[in-house]
Order: sequence, then structure tokens, then C-alpha cells
Amino acid sequence: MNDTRRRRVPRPVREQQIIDAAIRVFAKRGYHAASVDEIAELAGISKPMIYLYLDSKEGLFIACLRREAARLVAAFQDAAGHAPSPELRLRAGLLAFFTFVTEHRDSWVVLHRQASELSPAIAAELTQARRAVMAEVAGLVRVGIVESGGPAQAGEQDADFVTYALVGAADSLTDWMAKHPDEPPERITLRLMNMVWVGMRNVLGGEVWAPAEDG
Amino acid sequence: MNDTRRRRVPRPVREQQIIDAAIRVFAKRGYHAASVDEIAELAGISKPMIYLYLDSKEGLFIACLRREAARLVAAFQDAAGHAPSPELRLRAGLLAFFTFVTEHRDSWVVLHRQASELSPAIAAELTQARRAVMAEVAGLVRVGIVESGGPAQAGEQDADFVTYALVGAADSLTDWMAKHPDEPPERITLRLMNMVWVGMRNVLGGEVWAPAEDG
DNA sequence: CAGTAAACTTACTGACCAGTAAGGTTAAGG
DNA sequence: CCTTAACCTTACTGGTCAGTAAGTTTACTG
Repeated sequence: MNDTRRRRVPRPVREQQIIDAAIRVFAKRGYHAASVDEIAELAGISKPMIYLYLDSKEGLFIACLRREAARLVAAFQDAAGHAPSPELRLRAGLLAFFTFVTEHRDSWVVLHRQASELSPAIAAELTQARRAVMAEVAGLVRVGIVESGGPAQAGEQDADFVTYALVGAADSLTDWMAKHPDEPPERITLRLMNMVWVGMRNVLGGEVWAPAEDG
Repeated sequence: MNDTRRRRVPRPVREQQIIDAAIRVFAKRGYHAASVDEIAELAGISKPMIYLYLDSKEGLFIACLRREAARLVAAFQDAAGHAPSPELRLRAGLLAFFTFVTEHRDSWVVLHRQASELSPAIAAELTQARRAVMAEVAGLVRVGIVESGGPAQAGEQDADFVTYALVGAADSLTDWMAKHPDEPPERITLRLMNMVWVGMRNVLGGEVWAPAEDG
């Protein structure tokens, strides 16, 4: 039992431990219902340390957001960066996303829109993180549209629309994953690509869904 | 000025006024940050009335949830109930949804997943409402799959998947709407149908998106 | 083995807020 | 007009919790 119960840990390490604990508590209770005391206890530390290192409850939450958002965006970019075509990049990015959510469920819960009841500073942080992801996706979609023969300039608004739909779908499929724990991220990714990419190509290619007026 | 500042309003009317005010405050602040005092003030009434009529803060929130969820589900069902084909029913339902969100933005914000930090009773209520909508959509999707020539039994899990993706997309497009206030619900509905329904048909019809290995 | 700075603690306070006790006021029916 | 019940209020309490003051302990450094 050398340093398993190590007291007196250097600041950078403690900060990460505090953030680890905070993510678990914020995920479980939500921002307002979470108490700093509970986070301190889970981190195995006393409350003033949190205020010394992270300033305030809001500062602590922002630190959680920043760290996990950076991790998620990095996972997406690393995965998407190396594939040769936009389709494959999107596939790789989505796979990285679903894998991240599987492996860091609490982080995802914290990132996943608690925005409504938060202070402007926090809301801005969340918006920032979401925008980064959306921009990434939108870029791929836009290129995909152009390469699929879509109009280069009309793609602007259309790409944005598709991106919102796609991100929202991925978002929601997160819940579907929880109901089907044995379904691997790969299969989910493939299914979603099937739905969205094929549909998108058809839409941009002019194959329009018509109301098919009854008669 | 007959009864514009009517005092002494009968209970059922007051209850609705209280719920109206509560929805606005809950939407603005979120459940925990909202104070009953503020709701009471906005409703033009004193706090004990809320406790007399709605029992508790939680009871008040549940009342909001129930009323607005019922309205949303009703709008969806009324719209979807009369069209002849599943495609048209889904189209009508989505249109009703986007219209509802446009016209009752606060209600939508309240319904729109604050579930994480809520008591079990409230979370159950929200889950209930969401399940009702999902079941409605899933039914349409399932019929649509079968009518599009998909496998009758394999449709079970697939329909669920498509439903999650579709609901999530609609959900997220809600934010897109906020960025494009001049875009009418009709166009949004059409675009989404284009993306999802066409894509879904292709998936079920065996037209699979292939990774298209590079070379 | 000092001296010192970083790491850490106990024990508080002040504000906010859900919920309530105790009673005041007006409409509606006799 | 008088009763009664529905409607409504002022003024409080008790608990929770973010944030802090003041001091203690351990590890590193010369």
C-alpha cells in the first residue's frame, strides 16, 4: 500500500480528480440540484479546495464542459481527418461520436443540453461546443452535396438543414443505444448513414418526395 | 373597464392562469432556478394560492407538462388522423408538430428534456409524454415500411431506430427554425420528409449505403 | 533540519426559497 | 341583510447550500 491513499496531490492532478467527480454528480443530479459538498466528498476532498482551484460552482461546471467538449470534438476530428472521401469522413466521425457516448456516458449527459437554466456564461460555453461540432459536420455535408452533383451555392442553407437533422438524429439515437446495449456503434453508424446520406443524395439529386395526392 | 382587472376568479380559470405563468417562467429559468414567488407574481396572485390549487412546485410543473403534452399529442393526432396513407399522415403530423412549436415556443422549451435533474415523478411524466409521441410516429413508420415492401417482422427494431432518428431530427430542427424565422413549417416538413422517408425506403428496399472502399 | 509555500481542513454566514399558519375579504344564495 | 364558503393575503419558518475566514499540516528546497 504505497500511495493508494495518497494525500497531498499536486494541483493539476487534483483538478482533474475534481472534474471527474463533478461530471458524475452533474450527470446524476443536473446542474442546480448538484451540491458542491457532494462533489467534494466524491472527490475525497474538502469544499474550499474546489473554490480555490475552480473559483465557483459555475467555474467548475464550465471546466467540465470545456474538457469534455474538447475531448469529443478531438475524437470526432481525429477519426474524420484521415478518410479520403467526405462520406467516409462522416462515417468515421459518427462512429467516433457513438463510441465516445458509449464510453463516457456521464460526459455526454452533461454536455447534452442543460442549457436552458444556465447562466449566460455557461450557455455560451455550451453553444460554443455545439457549434464546433456542427461546423465540422456541416463542412462534410456541404462537400458531400457538391460532390454528389448538387448546386454549389444553394448548398449553403441546405447543408445547414441537413446538418441540424443529422446531429439531432445522432443525438436522439443516443437514447436508442441505451435501450439496445448490444448493438455496436458500427451498426448504428451504418444505419444512420444509410438513412441520411442516401436520402440527402436523393433530395439534392432532385428525387423529391411528393405528397402523392390521394385520388 | 368592466372586468379587465377582475379580482376573485373561479378556481378552474385561476389554475389555467397559474399554469400559463408557470410555463413562461419555467421556460425562461428552468425548473430549479424558477421560483414559485416569481410565478405567483407573474400570475398576479399570491404564493399560497399556488400551493392550495397545485399542491407543490413539483405538482405545478407536472400540471404544466400534462397540459402541454396533451395539447401537442392532440395536435399531432388530429392532424395525422385523417390522411389516407402513412406518408401523408406522417407529413400532416410533422406539420402539426412544427406549427405547435412555432406557436407555443415556451411550452416546447418546457417539454423539451429537462428530465435529467428532476424527481422520479416528473421524469416519469416526461417519459410518458415522449413515449406517446414516439409510439404515434413508430406506428406510422412501421406501416410505411411494410407498405414500401419491407419485411413485416424485421420492421420492429428498424421502425424503432428510424423513429428515434426522425424524432431527434425534428427536435433539432426546432433550433434551425429559430435561426430561419421566415421559413414556414410546410417547407421544413417537406424537406424532412424528403430526407428521411426517401432514405428509409432505400434502406428497407435493400439499397444500402456502402463505405465505397477507396482505391 | 530549518523555512516556506503549496495542499488541505474545520467551522462558520448570509441569502434564498419551498412551504405554512392564521386570518381577511368578497360573491352568491337564502 | 346575513351567512357561508370560496377566494385571497400578509408574514413568517426551517432547511439547504454557495461561498469564506482563519488556521493547520505536509512536502519540497536549500
